[in-house]
Amino acid sequence: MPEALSDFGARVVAWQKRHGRHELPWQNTRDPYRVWLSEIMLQQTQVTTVLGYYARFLERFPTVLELAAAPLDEVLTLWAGLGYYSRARNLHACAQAVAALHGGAFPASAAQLQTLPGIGRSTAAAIAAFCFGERVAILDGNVKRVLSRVLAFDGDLASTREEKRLWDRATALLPAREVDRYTQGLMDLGATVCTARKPDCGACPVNDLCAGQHEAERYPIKTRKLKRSRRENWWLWLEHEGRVLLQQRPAPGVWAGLWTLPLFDDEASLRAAAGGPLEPLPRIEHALTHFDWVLHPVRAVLRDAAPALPGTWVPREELASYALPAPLKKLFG
DNA sequence: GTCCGGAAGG
DNA sequence: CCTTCCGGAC
Repeated sequence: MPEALSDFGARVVAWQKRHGRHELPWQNTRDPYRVWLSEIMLQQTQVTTVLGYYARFLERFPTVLELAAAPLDEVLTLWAGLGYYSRARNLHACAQAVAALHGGAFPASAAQLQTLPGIGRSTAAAIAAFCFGERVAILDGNVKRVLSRVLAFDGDLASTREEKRLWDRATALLPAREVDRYTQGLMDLGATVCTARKPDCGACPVNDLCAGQHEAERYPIKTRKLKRSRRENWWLWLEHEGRVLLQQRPAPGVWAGLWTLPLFDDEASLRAAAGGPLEPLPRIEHALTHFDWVLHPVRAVLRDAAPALPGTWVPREELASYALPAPLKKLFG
């Protein structure tokens, strides 16, 4: 590595000891179950959001064997509101794989961990470094940002080839020892100092050897911009004798496995299915990765017989035990 | 409104 | 190589 960077790992390690985070609930343990659970939750989700979910998961599923034995539906209920529900499906599948293949013990190398559902290269490396001290690099969003700035890495990370090059640089930067603390230090730097906007370069332990510090916000370079579309649907909120009609969403697709109101393409087909006096509710705007979803909830409290629609009539007081997507949780208040 | 973030499947 | 998956912070 370049002479200027020979000190990089030691600096990050020293900084982590004094200024890093040490009291997060998934730290101070080498239990792969706890580390794995936190890493999956922290994919695409911020620490403050994860804290409550993490505590509830551990309380309900203290071990991977208990998670493996639970029905998927219950896992989804506990996950509801976190988003990216394939993570929950993979979490459950991974727990069952660990229970079946390894007797409830996680495999102890990044290469083996990466074969499990929902565990990619970076997550495998994080678990292996934290739990087994393996000398292997992670490259999550925070670390991509830190390293691309330190290196002034000009490759476009939208390209597989350039991303591979950054992986190689990340591996070359690994210190000889204390890779667990180094890994935590990179994560902490990205979360608290080398932030996406307005990085605090003055507080950075490696600012003097950072090639990108004077144009930090130029990095990481990623050209691919997603094109967003717009969808519009009508949501039928039917109540009958204190029960609400819910339907389970098919997999794959948006909100796979979660429970929602019957969905219609237009108001006319909703009216045809409902058959009764309808109360239109304020529209809900929900942003997903690749489209903006406009939902029109329409409510009907039925006095006579309920229409024959597919789904499950759920007593209002039991709604909390169903896996509901965030906007529906909000709608039911 | 705009931005952010890993893995799987095609 | 591309697309698919959410919700919250700012």
